[in-house]
Amino acid sequence: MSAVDELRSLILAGQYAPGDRLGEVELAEVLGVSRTPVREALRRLEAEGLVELVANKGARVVAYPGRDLETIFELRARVEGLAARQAALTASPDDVARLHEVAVDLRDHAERGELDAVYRLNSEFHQSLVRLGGSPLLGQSISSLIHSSVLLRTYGSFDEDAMRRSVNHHLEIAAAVRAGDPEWAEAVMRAHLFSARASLLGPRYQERTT
Amino acid sequence: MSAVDELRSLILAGQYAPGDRLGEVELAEVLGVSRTPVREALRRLEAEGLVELVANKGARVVAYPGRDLETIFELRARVEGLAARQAALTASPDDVARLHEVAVDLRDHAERGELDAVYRLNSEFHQSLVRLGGSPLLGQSISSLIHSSVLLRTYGSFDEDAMRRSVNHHLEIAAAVRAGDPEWAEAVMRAHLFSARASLLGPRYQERTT
DNA sequence: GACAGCCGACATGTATACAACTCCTCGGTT
DNA sequence: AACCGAGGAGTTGTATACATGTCGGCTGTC
Repeated sequence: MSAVDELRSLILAGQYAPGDRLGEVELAEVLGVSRTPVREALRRLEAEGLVELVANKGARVVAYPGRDLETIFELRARVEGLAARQAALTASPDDVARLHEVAVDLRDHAERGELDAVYRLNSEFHQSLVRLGGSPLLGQSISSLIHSSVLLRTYGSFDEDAMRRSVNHHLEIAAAVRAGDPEWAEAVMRAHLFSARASLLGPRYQERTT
Repeated sequence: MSAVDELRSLILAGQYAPGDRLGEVELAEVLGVSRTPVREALRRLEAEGLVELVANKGARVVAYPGRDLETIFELRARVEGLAARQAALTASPDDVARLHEVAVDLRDHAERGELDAVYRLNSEFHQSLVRLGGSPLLGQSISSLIHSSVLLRTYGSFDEDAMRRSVNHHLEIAAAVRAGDPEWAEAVMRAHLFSARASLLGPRYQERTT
């Protein structure tokens, strides 16, 4: 596993909290390599939006202000909405089957409360869908957004209802893609992301209609 | 000027054509620095979507297939549409004045046929607008898209009508932002980008089968 | 006692040397 | 003649050493 992937995993796993300082020598020891690959990793992760670099002062894990949270999900809704649309238009039967499988897996693990697996499968689902969109550029634009969202998981958490909604959204997106219906796929994706945003923002935004 | 900025300028200026190989030692000589900063620059430009890196094989300027051109502008319409919307909601009178000034400058240079200045002011306009959106994340997502579009300028060119349309779009966007009307701002921005796409696809697109 | 300026420790920025890998070439074999 | 493999040139990947800049503490003066 390359240094950049390893460091990204550490950050996304919460090993380093937002705002934490990332010293080059310290990381070099942790990762078991010299400073050179560490520097490369930091530059790339900065471009991905995971860390913040200041000249001659070093790197920190980004700490997005809460205000940006709404923008991030608004962006994801627009960009991943396009990805879902494209996927519905171009996905092969094999792709569809795989997507559905991930969604089912995600449901099963969610029912058993295995949150680690849920996080992993959720990421896999979204990334797969983007890949199906066909454009490598699209995927590049999105991955940083997804990563940012992951960093924000500390802001709030999914309750049982929100989790069930999320699971159903994934299944429905897979269904829409299988049906080859771009409008449906995009609409569900947008609903999925706005629902997630509402949950992360906290109870004051949630409807109490249930 | 740092190595990464300098290299980016060279690529965007067309000094290196899409598909060109970017040797580290060669760039080190051109930029007058050692290989270390060159490597950093390449890693960062890869994340920005300007160059393509293959392990142990080096870097090349990206060469997007023509098929991706439509996706790029569809993405820009969605993402920059959001930026325009946000800008309309939050821009200060000073910001608005500056934006309008850039649009006017752009018009004047366009009338005199000074294409270099037009390119520069066009970039400045779009980047300023994104900054007004307020979210640094938004700007980050967009810049790579804009760069990609610039790389594609070889695919076609603006005729006189398209240029006039583009100029008017910029002025209208500034007006919409000044009016604080998010719907208007986003709508014009979308029109602006789809218009640009149509011009770039142009009649010559059919010859360019990829 | 407080503040300005200096000094030193430590971090990042850069350069250079070496290791590992890829691809092309050349020679031999089938 | 075509193909396979070994060798070498050239590239990227990594490590280490040095240069430069920043921040904190200390000392001297007012």
